[in-house]
Amino acid sequence: MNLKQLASELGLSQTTVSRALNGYPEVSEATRRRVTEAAARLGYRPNASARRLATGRAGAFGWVLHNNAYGPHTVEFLGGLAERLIHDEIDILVSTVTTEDEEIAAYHRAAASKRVDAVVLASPYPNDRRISVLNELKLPFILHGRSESALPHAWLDIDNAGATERATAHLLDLGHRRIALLNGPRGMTFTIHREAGYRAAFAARGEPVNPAFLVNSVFTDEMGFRNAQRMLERTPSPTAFVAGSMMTALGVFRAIRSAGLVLGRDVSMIAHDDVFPYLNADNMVPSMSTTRSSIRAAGTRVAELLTQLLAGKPASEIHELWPVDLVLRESTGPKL
Amino acid sequence: MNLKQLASELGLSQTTVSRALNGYPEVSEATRRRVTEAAARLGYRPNASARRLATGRAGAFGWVLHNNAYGPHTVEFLGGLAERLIHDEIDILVSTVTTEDEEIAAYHRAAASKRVDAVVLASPYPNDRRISVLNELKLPFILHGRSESALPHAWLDIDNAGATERATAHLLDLGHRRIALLNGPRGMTFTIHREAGYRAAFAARGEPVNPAFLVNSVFTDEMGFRNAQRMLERTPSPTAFVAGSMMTALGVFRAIRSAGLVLGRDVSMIAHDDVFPYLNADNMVPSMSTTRSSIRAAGTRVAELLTQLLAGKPASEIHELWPVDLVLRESTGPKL
DNA sequence: CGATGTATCCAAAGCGATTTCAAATTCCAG
DNA sequence: CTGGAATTTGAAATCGCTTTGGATACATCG
Repeated sequence: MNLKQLASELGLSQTTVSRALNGYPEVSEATRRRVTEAAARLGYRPNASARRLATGRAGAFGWVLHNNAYGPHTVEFLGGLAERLIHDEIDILVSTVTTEDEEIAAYHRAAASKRVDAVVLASPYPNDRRISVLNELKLPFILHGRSESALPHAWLDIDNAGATERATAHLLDLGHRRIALLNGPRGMTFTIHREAGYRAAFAARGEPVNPAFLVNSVFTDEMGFRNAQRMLERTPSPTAFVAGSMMTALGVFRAIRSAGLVLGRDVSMIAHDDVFPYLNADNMVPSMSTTRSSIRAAGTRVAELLTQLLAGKPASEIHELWPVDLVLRESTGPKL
Repeated sequence: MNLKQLASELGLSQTTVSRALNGYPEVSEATRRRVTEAAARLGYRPNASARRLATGRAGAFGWVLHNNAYGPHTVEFLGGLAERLIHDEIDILVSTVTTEDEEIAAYHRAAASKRVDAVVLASPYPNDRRISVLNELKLPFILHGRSESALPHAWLDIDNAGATERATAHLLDLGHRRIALLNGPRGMTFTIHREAGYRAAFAARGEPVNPAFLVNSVFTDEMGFRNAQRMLERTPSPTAFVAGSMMTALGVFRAIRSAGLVLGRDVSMIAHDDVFPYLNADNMVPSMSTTRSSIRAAGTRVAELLTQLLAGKPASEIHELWPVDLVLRESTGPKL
């Protein structure tokens, strides 16, 4: 069932049917009803490729994943994106790459073949090559995270610095001084922001930072375990941890127990919680104090902002910095 | 830069240029070289929508995610899919739904608007409505998992029954009798298969199964913890666990420690390992005995099989059952 | 009553590829 | 040479939609 068939079925022209279905005003309410009713009854849906060709819009957003960055966050964010875009009948199109060069090649392909209208950039660097590439390609995009690029670009980020500062400050106020920061991979903007927040908290209290307590790695259970274990074996060992993600926190948790310590009494921990449905900070034992910000909600909002960008809103006006909640539970306590 | 421009640039017809680029034989090697060189130099890439409209192929596979099923497996599988499909320039198109009705509506949309050439079905039931729907829609598909549907359908599955049977048998051989099975959500085919494998191992040894040791839930850290904790509080309590996933295993691990027990000595555990890059059974302490099967590899293979299906291979000939490795490490030991 | 709007509707021209059907050229045997 | 096959190229139709630029009918107004 295509437009031509539907039109002849109705004894109308393709023009009128198309207009009726797409909500144009120059068609009477009576025929519009007749058309929409027939379309529903006959199960007509416009051919996506044809419509895209005719309109010049791809009706799809792109999303490039790095093979190594496949954490559980990824799919949450993706879920948020998709959830929002389904209303607008916008597809989301994922591809995977292993290197930055491959990623840039993917953008070139996507732009040249007009496969997507826009893309979402994840895990940006302060000085991110991809931004200039996308600018040259005139492929609209939005950052999930931030960059220091001078080129105008839309972004949505959470307040990593503020969150880490508050978490660290809270631990300092509880009397902790040897606070380990299990941070993300070196170079990423959010990693830098988190370290800045951590240092700011110390600086505000005139306390020195011990660089031995700063670690960088991916946010995995395993790295959390290894890093925490290594630090706990050392003397002096940390009395508190600021963990980069709930995955990391699980590893730290095991390391603490392995060392024969009790979380929330001997050692404190605050973890960043991206709000995974399958990993609830409230239900852990002891329940976990967290800095919390839903990554799924961020995905939804990013989709919305990208829609606005395509609607003509200037990129320079699309900047959102989300505050992060600090939720105190049982995993934090005063230094013994 | 579109085909017309490229053709006039070369002083050739669109026909010839199109043929040269698509590898048709009726074009001289000389002009083919000239064309491909010019295309590369000018950065020409065919417009995806136009090509799709002309060929009638969407050049995309669909993949519907349930919002609640967003585990870490999902993204691994997706990664495998995408990794393979990028070679063929096939897009993968994800959408999210919250109910089965929504999922079916999504298939209707996709089929009617010819948005995808085929779809991948995840987490099937023995009697899965989606199979008949897709059959009626004539939308090619492949199952990741199995169903008992009489309709011909392609599938790839791992040997869940065999894996669970071997794991259970091994624990029985070590002297364990009170073996808890932390299984998946009730109703899913793989859940049924796993329970069957578990029961088969007991039956083969003439041992009775205690239904109190069978639990069903999603594979999350949290449910692992809760279920394990509950069972360990009971008398008699299990001396061994067969955990449905590494996420579950992490929770069980915590519950075991919480109970003051030592994994690998007081209690044994074998977990199913989907081979997440960020959760390594080998690096846990104690290292985890697992039944192992890479879900990413499955994704890659599913993509391949789907390509074959579209190339004309009958669905009834596309059946793959992957064996599952049993890897023994430190988390399993003889019953005390 | 003619002129001017104002609703409605339609024919046809795109969008940018692929593909059918022919035409032009080259090659070779007779 | 020449006729016919083999090779190489092109014009034009096609995919299914959107959109431009009229048409047509009817109401309104001076």
